[in-house]
Amino acid sequence: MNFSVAEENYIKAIWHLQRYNDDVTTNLLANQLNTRPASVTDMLKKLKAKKLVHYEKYHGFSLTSEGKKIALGIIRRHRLWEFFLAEKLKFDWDEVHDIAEDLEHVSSKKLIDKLDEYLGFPKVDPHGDPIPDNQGKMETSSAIGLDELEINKVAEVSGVGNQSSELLELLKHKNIRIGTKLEVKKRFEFDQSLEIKIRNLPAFTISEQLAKNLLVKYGK
Amino acid sequence: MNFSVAEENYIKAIWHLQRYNDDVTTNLLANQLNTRPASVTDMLKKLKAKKLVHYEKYHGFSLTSEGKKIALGIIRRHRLWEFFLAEKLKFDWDEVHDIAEDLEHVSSKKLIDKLDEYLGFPKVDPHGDPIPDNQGKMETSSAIGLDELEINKVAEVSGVGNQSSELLELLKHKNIRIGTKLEVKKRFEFDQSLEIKIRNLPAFTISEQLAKNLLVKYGK
DNA sequence: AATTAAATTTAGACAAATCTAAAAATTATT
DNA sequence: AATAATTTTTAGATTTGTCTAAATTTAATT
Repeated sequence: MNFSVAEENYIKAIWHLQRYNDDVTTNLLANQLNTRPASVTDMLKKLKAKKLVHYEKYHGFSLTSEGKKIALGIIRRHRLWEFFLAEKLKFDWDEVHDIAEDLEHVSSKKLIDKLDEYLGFPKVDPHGDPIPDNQGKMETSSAIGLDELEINKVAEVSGVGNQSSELLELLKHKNIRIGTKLEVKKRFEFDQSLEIKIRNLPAFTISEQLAKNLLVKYGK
Repeated sequence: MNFSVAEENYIKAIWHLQRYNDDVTTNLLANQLNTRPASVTDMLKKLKAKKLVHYEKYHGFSLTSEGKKIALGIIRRHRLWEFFLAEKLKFDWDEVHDIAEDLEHVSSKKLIDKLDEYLGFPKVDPHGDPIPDNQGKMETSSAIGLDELEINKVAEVSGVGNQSSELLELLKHKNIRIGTKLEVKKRFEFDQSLEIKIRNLPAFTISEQLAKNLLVKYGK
């Protein structure tokens, strides 16, 4: 089976929303895709007909296992291209997402498997998100939000909560990237802001919101 | 300005047809694109409105200079991706065309310029066709058809007349590729077939049709 | 030059993906 | 539980790109 760009964008968006929301709603999806709820309803009917989503009108929807498989294929293509763009073409990590958004819809399986091999079967993309292998399997991350990190324990940034240009711009400005080692020195109860320290640089403060969007792993 | 995949395919097809045909006709273009003449007429109106083609109904059409510029951008993307696929991902030269056909529609200029740089600013694609630079300029080939080559002069294969899988399959079978050095030993007047010789391999015969689709350059 | 043949264009329809506005169903609130 | 507010769906249009069948124009032939 082959899918249109529009269908793939819906499948991918549902997959992403399912990860952080108990139930994905029509409005939420419309908002995510910058479209209208009516358009979402229309597309849900098409995706249901193709057995990619479970859908009962007025009662929500979710990806079928087939839908998830398709989603993982799209995610795989997206993240491999992101890796390629950053690693080989030397794009900054805040530039790769938008371009990969287009490249991900080129769906030759042979192309993607050869690209994967060429890149050395990378496990994570430039934002620290895991890349599914050609069977659709991927590393389950042991990362936690920086807001949950214990005081004075060194951890390594392994991912970001989302790849909005706003977040990436902020991280670039603060010189934080994947692999950066840091520790939390103090938590301010007033606004849950954190004082953090990176190696021998002076300590500085980050907001609760930023902390929640920084994924870290202990030690190693 | 941004163009749809359909528009880009029309522009590219017109550009290609213009190279070998004095005037490109509606039927010819329809045939090339596997579509109906009526669809061609419809699209010509749109392309005219965007000033990409000169078009007067019933009196033919051709690309404007703006149209040619767009075409060269598409050709550039196509050929750079072909080079990437063959050189980096180790695709056979008869596999790269179809995949590049999809990749060429991803139109980030920065992506293409960085890809170009990464590849070392290649001058020709795996079929020997010249790659336009980021100004739209490209090598004009001094290649001639093998059917025009003098007897007993060594020449090097520099390109093919088209990239149909049929032609490429035949060349693969005969072990002829870009860079192959060969000479014509004899021309048979009966059917214009040629006896050719590649280095120390035994001589063999090729049809006139094949000879015309093999582009060669002298010596070097 | 008149007729026939071929090429091209128009008219009208269709599928995909979207939209707005209105209707229906669900959920929340008094 | 009835009403209000919110969410979701339907109905009907719109745009893009395509199609078939008929009409028109140009080119070829007698």
